[in-house]
Amino acid sequence: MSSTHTHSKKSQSLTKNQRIVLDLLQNSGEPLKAYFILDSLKKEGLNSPLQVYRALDKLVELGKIHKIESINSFIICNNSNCASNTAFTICERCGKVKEIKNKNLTDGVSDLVKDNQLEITRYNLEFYVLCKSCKIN
Amino acid sequence: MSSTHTHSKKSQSLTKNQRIVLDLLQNSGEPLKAYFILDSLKKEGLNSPLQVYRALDKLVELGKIHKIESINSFIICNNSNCASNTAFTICERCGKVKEIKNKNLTDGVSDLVKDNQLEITRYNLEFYVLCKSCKIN
DNA sequence: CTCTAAGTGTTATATTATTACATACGTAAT
DNA sequence: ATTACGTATGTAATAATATAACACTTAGAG
Repeated sequence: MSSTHTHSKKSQSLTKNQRIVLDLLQNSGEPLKAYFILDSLKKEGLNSPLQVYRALDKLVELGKIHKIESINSFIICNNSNCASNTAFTICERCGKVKEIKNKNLTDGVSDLVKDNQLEITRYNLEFYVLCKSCKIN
Repeated sequence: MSSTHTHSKKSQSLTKNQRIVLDLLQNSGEPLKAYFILDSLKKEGLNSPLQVYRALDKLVELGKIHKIESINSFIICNNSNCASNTAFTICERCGKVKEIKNKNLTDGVSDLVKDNQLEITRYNLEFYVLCKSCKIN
């Protein structure tokens, strides 16, 4: 590798707190709450809510995770770092959350936004559903 | 007025607490926070958070108001009681919130939902924007 | 090396929301 | 009219979520 480019190294490397919070969310795959994260990472050295919230804020800013507002929870981004726009389904019965990757839907929303001349900087879409397993039972 | 129909009277009349909370939101037009509502209605006899939250819950259920999840606030519905589906713009700079009444947009979302076979019971769409006055300044 | 922006650790506190329990009210059936 | 039942009320306590303030440290650019 060339060593001539020194820029943007920082943007690639997370700090320790950011790393362990991200790893936890990655391994979980589910939405987690801040205080659950805190409890889970006590053994890794996290002691205060603020440490968690600071890491979460940064990760949201980087687009590596999303906040699901209606349940005060955070989930790993499975769309390769989409910082600005998010869309989820949330099961009304079991609470299970999925990030919507359906390109038709997100493209469609983008089109609608354009057509209606809404000057959107970002959006958060929360669709409440009855998930497959809950529908059966 | 005829007195022959006794049904569904209850569904039309709100209780006192529900009434005063709804009136406040109606007169304000802006999103208000639960504890602000509590403070504002102390003189009307509201003493505890629970009284406010119970009224708010009921009004949301009736579709008379909406909760804007990302700012923990409640706003009067200006779409004639749409209990299930909501769409807002939120200014990232000044925080101003508007309920989107644009029929094209909401119809479009409905179509997208159908096209993608998402079984949605309701949805909440929060679009972050830079509002006109903030864009100028 | 030094400066600076960003991150850390910690304590305290603010904000948002719910649990639990006893009481009252409204309406429909007896 | 009385009972029964679902809904609402009032109140105190507490849980859950999030931020402020401050002193200190670290990493990277110049």
